[in-house]
Amino acid sequence: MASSTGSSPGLRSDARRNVERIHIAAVEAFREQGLAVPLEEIAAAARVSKATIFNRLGGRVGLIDAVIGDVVAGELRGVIDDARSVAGARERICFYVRAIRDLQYRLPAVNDVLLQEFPDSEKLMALCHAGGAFHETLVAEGHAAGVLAQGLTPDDFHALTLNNALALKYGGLPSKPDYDRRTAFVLGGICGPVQRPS
Amino acid sequence: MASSTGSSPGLRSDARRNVERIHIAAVEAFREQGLAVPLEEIAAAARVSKATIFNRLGGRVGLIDAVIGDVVAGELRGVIDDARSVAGARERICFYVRAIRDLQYRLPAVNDVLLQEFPDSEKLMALCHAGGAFHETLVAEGHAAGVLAQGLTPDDFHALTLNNALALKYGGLPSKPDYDRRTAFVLGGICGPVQRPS
DNA sequence: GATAAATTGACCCGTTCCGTCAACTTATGG
DNA sequence: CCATAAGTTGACGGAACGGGTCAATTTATC
Repeated sequence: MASSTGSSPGLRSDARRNVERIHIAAVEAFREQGLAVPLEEIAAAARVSKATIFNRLGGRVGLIDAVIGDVVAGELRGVIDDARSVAGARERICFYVRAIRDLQYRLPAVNDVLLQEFPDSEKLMALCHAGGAFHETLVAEGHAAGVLAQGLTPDDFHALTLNNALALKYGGLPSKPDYDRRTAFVLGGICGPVQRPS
Repeated sequence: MASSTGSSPGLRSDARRNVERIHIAAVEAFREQGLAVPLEEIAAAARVSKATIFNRLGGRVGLIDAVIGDVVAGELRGVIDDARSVAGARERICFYVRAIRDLQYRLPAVNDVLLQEFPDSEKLMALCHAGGAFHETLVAEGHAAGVLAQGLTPDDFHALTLNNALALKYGGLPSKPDYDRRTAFVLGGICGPVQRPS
């Protein structure tokens, strides 16, 4: 699924080389600046013209579909999988909130996924739905274990993530220490009345 | 300070009438749609051409300065004053957070103020700083009374408000019940968790 | 070196709104 | 009533931003 480059039917050699370059440049640009980065910039980094991105990949949506696996899918699914394996509902929720917020800070592209920019990209939407589904089970487990604030719905939980995505996308980046401190306050608001038993 | 219209030097009668119309239309449009509403729309509502807004008020910034008092200043200062008169640090903070979030929901223009869109408007910036200053004292009082989460800074508190402004501005509006429920979770995260003397 | 594949720069597009100006209209006072 | 200055306005150009396209050119391949 990840690190592709292995898909090139009867393409001419130069075309194959360009597809590869574009792929590499797109992954880097998307990871650093999010999925809305100008195609011109990707093209320049790949030493290729913008038109080639259209010819080979079919514009931004095609490009996103082609590289999203290397941009965010791995990390996002990784966070979810890691969270799944954490024992204890409270610990699992705390771990996940910290991990997803950290990922949102590091990788602007996750926010584009969560916010469903580019709804024409099927893979992006699939990823987004996977996240939503996980949030549902997390909240359900949290309530079953009685560790979540009364009345907190899966949508409330999801909104937490979306609000953070919007803040990071449209506001200025706080320093990491500030951000992490605020993560703790967010957690305190949803994660049951009892504090860490330390 | 509020409901002006009383400022018209040697203007011709039609000009005075237009200033008044523009004023009224701007207050309504700004309150309903925020300070970024197209000037064309205000002009249309005032049955006047866009150019007249430039002639009489000097464009968007002049217009904002002219009407901000009737758009948000009253309500915003009202919330702060009401909060000031609430006894008890915890109660004061809870009151303020609920009130300001309610205002942000009802009046998109407050968010434009808090986010400092239109930094060229002196009055807007003054309002914004007034808010920031109040946040400082609120947090200081909260810590003095030991009712705020450990380590919460004035900036953290302010960021809470800004994040909400961004979410409301760039995200979809949640239903009021959803929004109010989430207000409670936000409060829970900062307002000393159920005062558990540990 | 013929030929089809591929690339590309230059181009136009759409969006959105701001701000301006010459030409026109209207209020005013004598 | 009309001269004149004050006021209004529609039409215009502009900026910012990036998407998407195509005729002309270059390049790989046999």
